[in-house]
Amino acid sequence: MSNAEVLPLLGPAADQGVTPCCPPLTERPMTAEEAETAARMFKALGDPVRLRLFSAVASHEGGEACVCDISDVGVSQPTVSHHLKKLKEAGLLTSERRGTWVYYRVEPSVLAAMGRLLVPSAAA
Amino acid sequence: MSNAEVLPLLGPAADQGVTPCCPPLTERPMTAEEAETAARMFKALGDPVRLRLFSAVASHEGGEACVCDISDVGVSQPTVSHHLKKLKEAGLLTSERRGTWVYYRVEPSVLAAMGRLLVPSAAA
DNA sequence: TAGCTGGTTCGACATGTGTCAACATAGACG
DNA sequence: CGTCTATGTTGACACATGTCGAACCAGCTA
Repeated sequence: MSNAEVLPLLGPAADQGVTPCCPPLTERPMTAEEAETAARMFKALGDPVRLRLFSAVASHEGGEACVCDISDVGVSQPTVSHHLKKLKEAGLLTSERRGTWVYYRVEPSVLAAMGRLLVPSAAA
Repeated sequence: MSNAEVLPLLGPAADQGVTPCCPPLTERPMTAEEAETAARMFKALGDPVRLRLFSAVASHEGGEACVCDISDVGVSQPTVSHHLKKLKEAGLLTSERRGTWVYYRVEPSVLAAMGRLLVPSAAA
């Protein structure tokens, strides 16, 4: 799966990192479509193992980490791979193979978009 | 169920609304316990119906809303009640009966704690 | 070519989750 | 008291999800 196929949570101007998918939760009731889109992000982080994996990547130096650096979360290696794939499908991570190892990297604009959903004062 | 039974996502100083359950996701890898706690929040918002209900309450004037005001989300009434209970168990909402109607209210400090998880720059 | 290591995919299973119809409960109002 | 309306609870069901072992693929090294 290429990384370009999955980036569901940003608006058309996602490249500039300024257009969240939806207004803050407290601004107005979300539409069904907005909720569908945003729920996919929250769902991706709604598992303890995925949250640890994501945090491990996000806090790693350079914002990227090899699978081998973060796979010590108490589940089998196929399960780690499964969860990383889920995070990738949610648009939260991208992956790249460099030689023997595969590196995962956070998608900063998506993270910021999620933050804006929750913290109205952080909006422009 | 009383409201006091469920407030899983804030630290000991939750009353002051200043102690999130966990550091920002990008600061350091989360521990298993932190991830367990935080994942419960994200999971609660990881369903489109719950997200719409939560957004409806959060955006309602006064930060609270009667069930009758927000139950138009395309699912049956028992399902609405079920989802509101989930949001309550996650500590995101509290409820109070006033006469005939039941009012739900957002827990602002929990919302802010979630925001801090995602937006490191918003931390103190 | 063969073998080794890191990572993903497959197949199967148990558990969790969203949903509804039916029933139960809490107040209001007569 | 009885009845009506507004919510919550129960039970059942279909479906999604987390997990693992086994098999598979990609690149390195000999």
